Amino acid sequence: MRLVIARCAVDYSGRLGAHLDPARRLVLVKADGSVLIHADGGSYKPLNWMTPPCELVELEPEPAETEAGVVMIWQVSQLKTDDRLRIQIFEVFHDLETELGTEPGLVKDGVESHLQALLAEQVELVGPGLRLIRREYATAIGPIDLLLRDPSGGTVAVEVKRRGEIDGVEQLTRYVDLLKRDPTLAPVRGVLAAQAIKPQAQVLAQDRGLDCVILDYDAMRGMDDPSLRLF
Amino acid sequence: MRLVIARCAVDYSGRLGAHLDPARRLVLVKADGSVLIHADGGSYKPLNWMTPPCELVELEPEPAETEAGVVMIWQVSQLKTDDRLRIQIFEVFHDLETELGTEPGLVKDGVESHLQALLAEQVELVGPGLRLIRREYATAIGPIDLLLRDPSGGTVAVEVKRRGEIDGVEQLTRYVDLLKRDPTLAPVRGVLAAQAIKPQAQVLAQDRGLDCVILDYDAMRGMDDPSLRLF
DNA sequence: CATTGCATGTCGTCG
DNA sequence: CGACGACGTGCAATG
Repeated sequence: MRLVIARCAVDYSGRLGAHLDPARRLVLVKADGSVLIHADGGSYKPLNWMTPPCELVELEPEPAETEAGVVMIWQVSQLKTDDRLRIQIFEVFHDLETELGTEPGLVKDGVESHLQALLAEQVELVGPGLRLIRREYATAIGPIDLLLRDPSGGTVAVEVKRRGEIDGVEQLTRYVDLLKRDPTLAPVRGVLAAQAIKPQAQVLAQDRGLDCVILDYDAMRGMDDPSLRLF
Repeated sequence: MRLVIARCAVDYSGRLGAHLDPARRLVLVKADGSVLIHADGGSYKPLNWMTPPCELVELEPEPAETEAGVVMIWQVSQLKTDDRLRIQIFEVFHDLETELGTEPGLVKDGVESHLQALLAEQVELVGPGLRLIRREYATAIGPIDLLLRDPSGGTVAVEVKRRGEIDGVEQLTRYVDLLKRDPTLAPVRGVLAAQAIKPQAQVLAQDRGLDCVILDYDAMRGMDDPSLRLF
């Protein structure tokens, strides 16, 4: 990893064009040749960047650029697309190269897949008497999170989301419309299960004849592991 | 901006939990107190981070942590949510602080709004004889990019996207369904216009009775500015 | 302030 | 390798 603090100007061309006027910034070059241009603000997204796989070459400035004070040109090219980043460097204030070694990687907990796994073990939260047919039930238009058997003989398709929004209702609608055509499954009900569901999504779901279920992640986790129960 | 290369471990807690085992990484602290943890890989997204507004405080390591080799704790807290980042620092290899000054900002060109503006001037690309009624035609469920008058008396609703995907078809479907209820506009056709349209989106659009138009941004820009024409 | 729709989104997973 | 959905999505424009 190479960290350069420099006064620089940047031009990006690819899916769009973007330009940065000269200013003092951090130019971060990773071991794989990818580049990030960061300013002292914004959030974690750089002003400009190039994702790997890419190649960094140092070019000679054009005479007009030298005239304007450019001492170095870094050109970063994507190897798969024709995206290109051209960095004009006017002055280097710091230049630090260092080895980082292997990254053990990020360990996450609490995402949707966990929520889905918990609900698969606690399908009674969706409704009484339901039994799990399959998780990730495959269809032509994508997998349905949970497919349940209703005691009265019908089927329940469950879409699990951390947050229920309009997209989730659309997704569930497509699934239910498809399943309804299968006589071995009909009648089919659709249920949107989420930790929170936005009012618009609730209204749209109701309009489409879909049910909503609010999930309590902590309670579900507590049920899952009796050693963590408080009572 | 402060750049620290250190062997560190990180724990994030907020919407989810995430953990990084000890390894050598870049810890970037911006002037506003926001923090980015970068490894030598991935793309521009840090392994962990905290977005502003946030506050960084240095804590004393617990005795057990000191025992394990921790020399310093940085705790970064979000001021609005209860998100928290706890960085255990085992060894500092570099520590560089520098002033960057004001950022003139990124200038972009070529996004969807530009595509929409160009198409508004070249509605014949959607179909022969069409005339523009309005850009950003307001409806109760959101603005329609372009509303066109068909010479035969009907209306054409155009959804402009850089890339046409399933979401765009859903959006256009909602708009067309709504417009069809307006007797002054009926009959209504829907058109998805994009630089590229994914096969699934094409299929879904066809199934919904919507048309697709592929846009050539460079050609449209060329038409827009005669000085740039090659012939 | 909440909502909506875009993004050079990025990132995993699965066919 | 392409397609699809999730993301600590972030972010700006808008009502």
